[in-house]
Amino acid sequence: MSLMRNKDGLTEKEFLERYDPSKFERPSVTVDMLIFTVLSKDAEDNRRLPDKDLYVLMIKRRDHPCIGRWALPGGFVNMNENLDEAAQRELKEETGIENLYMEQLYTFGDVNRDPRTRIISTSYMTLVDSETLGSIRAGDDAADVALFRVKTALEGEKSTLLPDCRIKEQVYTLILDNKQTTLKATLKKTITRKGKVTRTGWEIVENDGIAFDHAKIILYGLERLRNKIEYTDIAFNLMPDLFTLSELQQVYEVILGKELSKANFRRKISNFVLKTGKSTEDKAHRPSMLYRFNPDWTERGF
Amino acid sequence: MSLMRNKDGLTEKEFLERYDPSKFERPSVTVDMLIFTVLSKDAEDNRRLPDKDLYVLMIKRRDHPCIGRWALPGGFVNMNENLDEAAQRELKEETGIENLYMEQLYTFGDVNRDPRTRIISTSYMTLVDSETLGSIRAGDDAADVALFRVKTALEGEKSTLLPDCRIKEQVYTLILDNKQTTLKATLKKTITRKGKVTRTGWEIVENDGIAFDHAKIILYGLERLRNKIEYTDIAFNLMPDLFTLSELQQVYEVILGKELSKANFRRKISNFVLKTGKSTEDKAHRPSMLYRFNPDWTERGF
DNA sequence: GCAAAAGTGTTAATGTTACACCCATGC
DNA sequence: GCATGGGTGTAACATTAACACTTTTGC
Repeated sequence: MSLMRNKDGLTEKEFLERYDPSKFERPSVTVDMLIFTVLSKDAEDNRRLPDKDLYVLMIKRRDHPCIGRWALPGGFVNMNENLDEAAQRELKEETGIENLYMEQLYTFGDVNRDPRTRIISTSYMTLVDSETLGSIRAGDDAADVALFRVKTALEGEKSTLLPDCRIKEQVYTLILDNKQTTLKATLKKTITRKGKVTRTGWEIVENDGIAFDHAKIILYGLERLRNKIEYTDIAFNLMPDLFTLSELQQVYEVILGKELSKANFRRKISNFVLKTGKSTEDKAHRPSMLYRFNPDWTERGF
Repeated sequence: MSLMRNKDGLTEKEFLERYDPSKFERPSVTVDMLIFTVLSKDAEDNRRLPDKDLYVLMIKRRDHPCIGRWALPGGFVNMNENLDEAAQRELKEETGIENLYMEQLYTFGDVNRDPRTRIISTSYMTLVDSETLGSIRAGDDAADVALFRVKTALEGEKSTLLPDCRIKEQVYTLILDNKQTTLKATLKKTITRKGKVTRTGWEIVENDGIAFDHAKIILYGLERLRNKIEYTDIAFNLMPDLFTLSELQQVYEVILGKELSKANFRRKISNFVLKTGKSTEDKAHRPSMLYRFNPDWTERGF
């Protein structure tokens, strides 16, 4: 601790004794968790491979503000825990799961995000395989916690070319649904390039049932997920311990929103997986080999 | 505003009237700015191309805590401004510059980052060309604001293989220096892979003269810069309006810390630049064409 | 045999790397 | 003419994309 005296003649000890944080009116901080998983449609036709969809976990708010709307799980950061710990704690409190892939996404700090007071939210993204999540869902109060299927679409695009400035506006719809409920939002992404400087901003245009600015957080997380799946191994956090390469390909396709060619896909991910001796059985087609994640994959080849 | 009543029988209006944020003891939020630029050594030998180095802007603290040490510019977020605005305001207040490339980096939230109170800091990265920055530096109180040359080195690496867990530890040194001062820090990066889950953490091992955990922020920003320069156009924010391809290559080399082959580099960045009619003069070698950034570059080709 | 999916091989196009070469200037 | 950097072409290699083909199962 410094013994130097500042402009008021105080040492660091004296300075800290007089420091009163409650004198200042300052924003509060929350963490919000984006929990993604992939589920199969259980349409059990033994001939066809069931389709998969991406889901996000949400919680129905029982108190103001945004009472009755669906929000991402999250909560205030305590004084004695760091951000990652707060995220882990909230995740455990709300879903019971631990030791997951968890990544800090972005910190949202707009002024009117919450009517209570000024709230700054650091968002985290988590990917869970449906087996792990499935066992947890049952234990929770199902009325308030639900998985929603995630669908996004680019509705329209507009480019404006000014003499010194290029503007591209994209309108996206986000649809979250399950058997009971459908939530919907429309968002506008604006990319502005002025000289060398490019800026990107998101704005919620329409919102039906999603609390706060959480539609923005979901779209932001999806974008990150789509980027990272191309050059990292994060997709495996959505897989069970044993999986077939077709199931893995389905997960990639559902996230990227496009079909991939089988042979090329297998070459691309070959370094990420290890063959186990096992195969699937009882399907009305050739059995497929079961693979597992290769924790020793090397950078190259992807 | 919702007219639904919550568990206490309150409407949203009633709820908000009774909500008192000062009842809660909560972390405060600051923004910290990482301002990078590239400067040429002014060793004026008309035959040789001057070397370039990467610099970061820092401020000498005049008050507790960390009095006398060098810190990144930054400050508390006000209630009536969002995070990006706070970053822009701080940048303008401390250096006078506006409308720059600015990107949110990461939010640092460890418990003991600041002895005053619990402080969570959202860091922003900014890239400035030396012409723009140069004209500003002169206007400021030079005793307290300075650019430091940035050098990093990987000192050592250790891999541990446990039955269920792989740990890789890397020790980096960070040296910040200019004609007056040298600052130094040693940091350890720990990458842990347990099953499918990979975690990365930074820890400051030694620190000589850098305030708070700012050494960590600088290394984090550098890593991001090195990644993004490979697949985006951010490097051009470090360039003046007109530049030669060799100067551009020097900037890439200084950031990536390795030499690049001239012919291949030029092919790689060809979509990012436009030829102007102009060339350099008075050099003791063939004149070189001056280029400018191409704001209409298309994704492909990089 | 047929439908469905598993699994593999080949070729062309494309991108990357390494290297060699010539050009223009000041001194 | 020489040192220095500017500027370009090419061949070898690696990666990616498109497509065709064979195999194995349940019914």
